[in-house]
Amino acid sequence: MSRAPVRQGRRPVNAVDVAELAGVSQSAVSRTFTPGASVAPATRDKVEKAAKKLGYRPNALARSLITRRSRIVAVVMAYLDNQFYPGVLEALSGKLQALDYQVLLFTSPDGSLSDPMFEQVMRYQVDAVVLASASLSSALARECRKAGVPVLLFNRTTDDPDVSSVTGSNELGGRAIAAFLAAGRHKRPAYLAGIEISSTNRDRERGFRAGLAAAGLPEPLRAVGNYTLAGAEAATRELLSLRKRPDAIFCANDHMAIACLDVARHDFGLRVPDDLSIIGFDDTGPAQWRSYQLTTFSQPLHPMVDSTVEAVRELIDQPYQKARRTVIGGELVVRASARLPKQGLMDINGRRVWRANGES
Amino acid sequence: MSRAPVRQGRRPVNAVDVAELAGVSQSAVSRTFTPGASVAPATRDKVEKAAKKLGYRPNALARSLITRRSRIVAVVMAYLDNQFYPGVLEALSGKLQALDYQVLLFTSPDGSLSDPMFEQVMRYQVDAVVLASASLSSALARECRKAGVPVLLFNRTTDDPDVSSVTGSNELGGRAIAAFLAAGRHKRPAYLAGIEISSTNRDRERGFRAGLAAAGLPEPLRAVGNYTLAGAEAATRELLSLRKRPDAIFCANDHMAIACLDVARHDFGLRVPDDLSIIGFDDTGPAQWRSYQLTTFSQPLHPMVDSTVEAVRELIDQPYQKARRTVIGGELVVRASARLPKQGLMDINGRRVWRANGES
DNA sequence: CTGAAAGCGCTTACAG
DNA sequence: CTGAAAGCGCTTACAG
Repeated sequence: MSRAPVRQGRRPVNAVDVAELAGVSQSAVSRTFTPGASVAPATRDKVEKAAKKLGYRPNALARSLITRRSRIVAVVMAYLDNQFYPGVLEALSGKLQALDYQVLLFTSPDGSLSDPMFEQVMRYQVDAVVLASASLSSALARECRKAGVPVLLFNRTTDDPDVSSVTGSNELGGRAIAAFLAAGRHKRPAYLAGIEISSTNRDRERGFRAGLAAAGLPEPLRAVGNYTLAGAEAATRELLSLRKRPDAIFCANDHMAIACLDVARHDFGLRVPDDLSIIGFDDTGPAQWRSYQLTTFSQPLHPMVDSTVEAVRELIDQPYQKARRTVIGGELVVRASARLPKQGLMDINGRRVWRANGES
Repeated sequence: MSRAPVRQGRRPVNAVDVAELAGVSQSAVSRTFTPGASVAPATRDKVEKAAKKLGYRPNALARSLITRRSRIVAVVMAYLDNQFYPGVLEALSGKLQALDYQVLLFTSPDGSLSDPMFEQVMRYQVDAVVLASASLSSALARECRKAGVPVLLFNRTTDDPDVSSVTGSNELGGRAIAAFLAAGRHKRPAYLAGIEISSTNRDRERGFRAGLAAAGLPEPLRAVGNYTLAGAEAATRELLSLRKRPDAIFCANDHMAIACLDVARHDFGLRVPDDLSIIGFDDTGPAQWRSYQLTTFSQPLHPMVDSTVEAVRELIDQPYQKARRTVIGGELVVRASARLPKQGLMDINGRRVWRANGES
């Protein structure tokens, strides 16, 4: 005889209830709700009627237990005050939902997964993990792989050659910005760094320095903003208080560029771009706002998210395939925060962009 | 004899594997990972060693199946380009994680849950649903209740008296803004509406109109921005193109107020607040940026999120308790986008706020 | 196309 | 404190 239920409460209706009402087996109910399974139209009909009557919905957790597929993707994110990330999250979530995947969200103050958080990710049997935050220990990605869970890094890379990633053109973007500043006859460039150990910061700075050197410009002045508003404000004050202040600042992302621009204008009374050029990276929403009109190197949201979703699906299907680093192209979007060069400007798809001579 | 496994692939380690290695029963393994269960220290020790060695992690989905608790909360959100929501999401997710709940995120373009999305929410056996978006059919909340799933409305209410909600002081805020404008000797107020059928818009407008009437001011001019940037820009142009333009615009949220301010300044060449006062609602991050310095009625993030989490926990424990509508207080935060009244300004906790005479 | 049955990985009374 | 056993709600070979 069956014992008392483990926990009291109105028991939800299950497939057996539906089967009884429909006068078929529980297997038939299951097949009716499994896309592609073979059920006679008449059977399906009876089941659907009974299911509707009882308000039956298949239990996705029970299904996951046996299929070993939860259709849940963990997304780890931080810094949601940087508009780049909410945009990514909204697009990513929308696209995954359309493919019948659900997003389990993990946020952490500093963008790193604590051990208990990581344990939770694992316990929920997620089909894949998308790590979307600048700072994060590489150990984590390795742990996931060890547990057999596909990982994808979004907007960052790691040294581990076995971990796939999707990023923008960080190095190339940094280089383009240097060339753009040189073409605009700037003489004293500065670099406002993000989190120094992040791959985005490293690559953007590397490209920028290489580009400056190629153009015969001096090494950039430098201050660190750690990708935060407060950090960027302090770093800007630092740079603008130098005896010989820079005539251009490349900020490692738009989020900091906005703080930089506000400090330059309102605390130092500088005209942008007449007294100082400011360039960002990302092309987020606020970069386009009338008060900022930021010149910036874009990281195109939808191509990046599309690649991410595609990579996630491949990793789920073939967990041990070779890792792939996908780099999405961007453009130097020209608005009003930096002095214009004489050449290389063009209008493409309603946006003004800049390309070094010779590129098409 | 056991048959071939349903699906190939490296089988993850389960509690039986750990039990064998540790030389105990599977029950003992389960108890070791169940907080509060009774296990002898020596047994626990053996189990933990074996678990570590094998890389065992309890399967949360299997646990949910039997406990009927998934420890998953669905959060439905839209408009992540309005900075209010990412802030809410980050805080909510952080707080729920600290209580060992996970957030399953659902985003939809228009903030409403489509039928298939709703089906997914139900299939994942979430313990509760937080609906955080301005527009949303009330039918949804009813469906959830019918299915026995606790629902909480965040930043909106519905007519249904059985649905709990957490909101800011929308009506009171609208009233305070009207009083503030009157005290600042404005004569021609305007209201820039959000989504007209949303409860936030209805309540803010109602309070604003009541406050204007109480102060002897005329009915506001009016245009609809639908809580979007583009909508707010068009609505602002409409208002500022009137023969007798308003001398103050109350925008139903900060997101629109920023667009409004940019259009007023850059398209119409108006000085804010000398030529035109602009007031928002929410007190989001960008409202504080130097280029905007928005005067706005605050919806304090952490109190709202704390109440939400508390309400969710209560609803989970007592699903059929009486609904409660929690209203969180806010302040009229005074910055630089509206002309100042002579009286009622005070500095509290480093913020300048305004309160009508007589309030303390 | 259909049903009976095994099994996914757990929790939890129950009896010791 | 511990183990054997039932059962949570499904999917899916298998045999018909």
